[in-house]
Amino acid sequence: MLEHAYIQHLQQNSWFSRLDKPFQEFIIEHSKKQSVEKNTAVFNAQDKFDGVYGVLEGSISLGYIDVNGNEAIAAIAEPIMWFGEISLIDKQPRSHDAIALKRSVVLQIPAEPLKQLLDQHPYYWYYFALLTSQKLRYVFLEQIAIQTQSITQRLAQRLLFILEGYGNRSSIQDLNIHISQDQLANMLTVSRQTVNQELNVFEKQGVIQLGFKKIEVLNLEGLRMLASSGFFTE
Amino acid sequence: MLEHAYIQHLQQNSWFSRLDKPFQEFIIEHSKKQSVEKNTAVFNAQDKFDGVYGVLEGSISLGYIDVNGNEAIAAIAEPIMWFGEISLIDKQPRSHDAIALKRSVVLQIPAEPLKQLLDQHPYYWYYFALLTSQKLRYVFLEQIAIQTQSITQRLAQRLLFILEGYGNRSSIQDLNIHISQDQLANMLTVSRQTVNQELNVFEKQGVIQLGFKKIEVLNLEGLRMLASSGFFTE
DNA sequence: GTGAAGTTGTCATATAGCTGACAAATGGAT
DNA sequence: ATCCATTTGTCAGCTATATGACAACTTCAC
Repeated sequence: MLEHAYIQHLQQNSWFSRLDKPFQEFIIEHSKKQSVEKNTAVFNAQDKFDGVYGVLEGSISLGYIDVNGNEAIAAIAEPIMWFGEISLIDKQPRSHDAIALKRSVVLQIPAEPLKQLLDQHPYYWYYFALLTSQKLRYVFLEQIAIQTQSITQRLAQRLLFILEGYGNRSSIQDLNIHISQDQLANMLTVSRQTVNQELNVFEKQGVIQLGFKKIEVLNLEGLRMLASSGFFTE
Repeated sequence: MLEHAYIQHLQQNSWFSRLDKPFQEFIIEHSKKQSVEKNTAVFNAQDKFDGVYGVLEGSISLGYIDVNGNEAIAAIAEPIMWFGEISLIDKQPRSHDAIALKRSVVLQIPAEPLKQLLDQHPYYWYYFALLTSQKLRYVFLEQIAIQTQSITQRLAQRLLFILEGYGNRSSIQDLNIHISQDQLANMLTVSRQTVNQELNVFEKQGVIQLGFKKIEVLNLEGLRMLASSGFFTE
């Protein structure tokens, strides 16, 4: 059973809030809170399905570290985002690693009771279709952006995505992004140095304020301008 | 009502073949065959949902042409692949354009009867979750490949994906890929010239045979080697 | 059969972004 | 309070890839 503070937090999440009441109650009752230390895995690629996860605190990198130690980050999950549902749906092993970038708290909806629930309420599959389609939309946007947008635009767009929790938050609450420039570079498939250079331009334009593993957005409209046109003018 | 030849073809499709019999029959009975001329749209970004589509013949580009005329192709759908289900699920307008790259035949599962079917059989949402999760898996693979793989590897990998119909075909039937190098370049986010150069290396290695808007794979194992390691040795 | 449009092969040139390197700043651990 | 690991800022040099240009070839429409 989940603490009240977290339950309130969940209600803010656009996916959770849209669920049938009984499904919401199911999650609140059956899911297990789980602390994850920095750099430890919630699950690894090839693991078998053990549940769907939601991020309550911290951040979880969804990606893959290959044999050469190259790290590829497909996305970073932050409160409140859900991950790990693909293996529930297609019954295949995990497609990627989920590794905590810092001390985090995740919510596990365990596999067995969830499967039973879905047997009883087949309609609830709809919600998982919704979750995956939401992710697909973002991925499509990103694929298109890679092909047509400048790094400046993609960086600004990505900062906006992070603020919006990739469509998981009903609104932008916090203008601080806690992420290292290295992680950001990974997500955008560019080098850290390039990201650093771009971020410094943004800072000079007064759109953001850089800190240690932190980016504070000062001018949301300015950031939107950079994302859509690549230029900033007062 | 669909012709027998197409029905047989559909049975080969891994998604369709897994459907409940009644759902299969529903599709066979209610869906409309539709011819699409080259360069005309099945739907455009921002259109409202009018059905889920399957490709029977030809090829449909799923992508986006922005205001500057830059073309971004996220994927190319070929027989038998399904597309357009995202808007069914999240009830939002189309996220991208679907444009025929050549004269094509698509199957439309029209919006209204489909919605009714899903109301009657809510379990069928499972199948749409399956469809989107399958796509997400590929997209994850691709995102990771962009960050860690060389162009050689990504090109080889992409050719394999095309042969497999991105997981939509139960097996590889045809070793011919009908696509221009320009389209291929778009999908990989590299220039046409670069793709051309790489393809010519593949050809010299005897792995493929180049034709006009056509790539014939001569050595599937060789292609797999190139995809996994970037090198080819006898 | 001819012409036009599109595609491929191949240059030469430009450049965006990567790599490696290092000093300075930061924060966490002890 | 100090040390160490991590992160940031910045530079110089390199190289992979883009761009533009053009000739040769293929296909299709008329």
